[in-house]
Formats: sequence, structure tokens, C-alpha cells
Amino acid sequence: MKIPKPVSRRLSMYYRCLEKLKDEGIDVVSSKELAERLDIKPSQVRKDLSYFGEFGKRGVGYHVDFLIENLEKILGIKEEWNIAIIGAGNIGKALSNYVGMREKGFKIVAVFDKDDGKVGKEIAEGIKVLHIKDLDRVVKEKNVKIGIIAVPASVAQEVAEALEKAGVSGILNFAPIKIKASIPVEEVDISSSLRTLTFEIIGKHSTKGKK
Amino acid sequence: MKIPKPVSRRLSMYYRCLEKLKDEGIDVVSSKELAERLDIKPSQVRKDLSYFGEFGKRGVGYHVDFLIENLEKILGIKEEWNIAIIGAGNIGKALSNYVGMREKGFKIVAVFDKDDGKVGKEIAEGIKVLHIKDLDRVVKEKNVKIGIIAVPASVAQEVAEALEKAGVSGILNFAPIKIKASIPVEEVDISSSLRTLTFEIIGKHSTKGKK
DNA sequence: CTTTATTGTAATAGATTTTTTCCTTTAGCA
DNA sequence: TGCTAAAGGAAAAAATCTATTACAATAAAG
Repeated sequence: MKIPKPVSRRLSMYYRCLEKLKDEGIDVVSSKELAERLDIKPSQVRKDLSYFGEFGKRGVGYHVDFLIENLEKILGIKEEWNIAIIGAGNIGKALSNYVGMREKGFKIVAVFDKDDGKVGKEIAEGIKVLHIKDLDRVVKEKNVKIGIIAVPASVAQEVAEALEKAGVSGILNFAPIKIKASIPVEEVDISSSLRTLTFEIIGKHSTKGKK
Repeated sequence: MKIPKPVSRRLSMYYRCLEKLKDEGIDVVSSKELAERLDIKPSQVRKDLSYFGEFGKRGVGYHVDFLIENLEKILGIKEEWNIAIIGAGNIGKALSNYVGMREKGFKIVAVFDKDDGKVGKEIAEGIKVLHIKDLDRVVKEKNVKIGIIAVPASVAQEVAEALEKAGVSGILNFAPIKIKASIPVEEVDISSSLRTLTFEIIGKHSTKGKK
């Protein structure tokens, strides 16, 4: 199921508000109270949370601690999502450095490649490239939850299937091809973004007018 | 003006279909004919094309050659879009290699950084890092149409303004912050994609039924 | 056991985006 | 010139996406 963008914005609001409530020594809060503090509707609060599970008690409300705990999981604030990158080329290398450095809540635990020339090399601080044949074992051992596809389009689908089989829960795909899988897949399509951009540029300056 | 996503999908269909029409020796085609071949409505064809200009002749139809020529421009098939990357860090480096190699119709003509330690180094084949102070001059000289922001979020907005001032027509932003500009901006937000992915994983479809 | 509070969610309404309709303008032709 | 074909574009309709309503289910209190 796709989670609407506005929902993710509000989840962070809920989290901040709950921390404050906790400081105030409040244990239990109703959707009504929470909504009032954030100037939205109670139903919105309940609906948003319901995308992820049932965190409240009917007739009672939400236990602040319990909800905080769950939002931390959902927002990745306490828990780290272990990631494996497949492909030690340019994109794989950039991501190994970038994601590890910058993204809180995510941790690159392995990078794979099929090229023996790359295997064994240190691609980022503390990360040595492993051979793709070890994917299954490492995913299990290191509890990898997300696989990032950073290989050419021609082998992307094949890699996706290997990842799914190995047991990851989701895939982030950088290859310019649509991946089919029964686990969630997010596409980061740079070609498509560039194309969209050129459309907007041309659309804007085209023969016809403004607006 | 924003071009709807479905439009960009259909434009490629039109292009392929027109090439076929050309092979068949057909010079002029009506929106009705084109639509029939693609199993959509004629009005859809006309609307889609009208985002970019007026390519048909009333009472006549579309000249196949002329429309192909224009779609090639729109889709960037013949034209090259010159690109400058700002930021010679991991992302900048990855993109210098990746985009230049792989994306038809796009060409990296310059990479900038403010760090003197990076300036002058060859970041990709035939591309030396330039100092950001030369941005204005190089954008003009090399006819740069698109700027790619590959700097930390803290300076992204500032870089965007510099790009706009230098005269680029569009921006592709890799910094995890929303850029404000009066030219088109596309955001490639890896954090946000990872977050979306974790939401989908945690979201209830996993615990509950399909869909 | 009844009353009251409050969640979770199906159904509905509202907003936004995309497609289709419909009418005006233009081109070609007899 | 008058007739027919067909694009262009404004406006209406349809589809999609998001928020709100309404209510059954449940928990706590008396």
C-alpha cells in the first residue's frame, strides 16, 4: 500500500508532539487532544496511524510511550535499517559513501559485485566489496532489510529476484528500468527526472504562451 | 508549466508510431489516425502535443517528418542538453561518470566545486573540476542548460540561485531540501525514497492482505 | 449492566489531476 | 465562395488522490 506524502510529514509532527507530552508527564493521549495541539482533525490522526497498525486502545486513547516507540520504528529514529548495495560501480560507490554518512536510520552493511577485480576492495570506510555469490548468506547474517540496485538495466531484474529470494523486505532501484517484485520497490530514475526537467523547460518556452 | 507524467509516456509512443508511419511512406497523419493506432482518443493526442507547441495544420493533420523532428527535440533524442554539476563530492563524482556515459541526449560539460583541493582534478574522463567562481562565465560559454545540485543541503538554495542567475534553464536537485526557484526544478530525494520504502514495508499490507 | 469515552475503518465528500467534450479557427478543394 | 476535414484550446467531465464523517467495536467506570 502506498503511504500518502502528507502522512509522512504529519508522522513527524506527531512524534515531536508526543515527546513533549511525555515531558509533561502525560501517559495517555486521545486523538482529540493530539489533534488539538497540532491544529488538525482527530480523524486525521487516527487515519494516519492506521496505515501502520493499531496503536491505540478503544475508549482510552494512545499510550504515549507505546506510540513513541512505534513511531520511532516507523520513522527509523531508533532502529537502523540495514542495507546492501548490489553493484560497486559509480553509483554503488557514491551511495556507499553518501547513505552511510548522511542518512540517519540507515546503515550500509554490505556491497556486492560480480566482478572479481572489485571484490575485496574497500569501497567506503570499513566496507569491503563482497562477491554476489555470498548474497544469500550475508543478507541473513547481517539482517539486511533493504537492497539497493546499482547495476546496469540489463541485469537489474535478475538482481531484484536474487534480493527478494535472499529475503530483503524492500528494494531501492537506481537502474533505469521498472522492476517487478512482490516486495515494495522504489524507483530512483535519474533519466526520467532529467527528461521531466527538459519537458518542463521546453513546455515553458514553447511557441505558445505562458501560464 | 508542469507536464503530466502520463503525457511523457505517451510522447514516446507517438514517436515510435510516427517512425513506423514514415517507413510506410506516409507524410501526413491526423490525430484520429494516430490515436486509432495507439488505441487512445484523438483529443488526447492533440492535447499532449499542445503542451509543447503547435505542430499540426488545421484541416490537414500533422506532417510526419515535422512532428518527428519536434518530438526528437522534446524527447532530447537528437539535441544534447549541456549540464553542469555543482559539487565534486561523492554524488557529483558518481553523476559525472554516470550521466555522461549512459544518458543519451545529455552531456556533462563542467563540474564545479568551491574547494581548492578539488579544483583542477580530473573527476571523470575529460572533465576537470572548475572553481565555482567561474560558474557564470562557463555557463554562458558552454551553453549550459541544466544545473545539477550535488552539494550539502545547507548551501543548496544558494547554489540554486547562483545557477539561475548564471542563466541555466532548469535544475536537478540531489540535496535533501526543497529548492525554491523561478525556473523548473526536479528533486531527486534519496532520503525521501528510502523513507517511502520503509513506510511501505512497515505499512499494513505487509501484516495484512494484498493490494 | 448501562453509560461514556474513544479507537479503527468503511463510506463519503472534497480537492486535485487528467481526459474528454465541444466549439472556434484554419486549410484545402471543387 | 461554400463545404469538409482537422487542429487548438477553453471548459466540462472523469478519474484519482486525500481528508472527513459516521458509526460499530471496545474499554473503563460507576
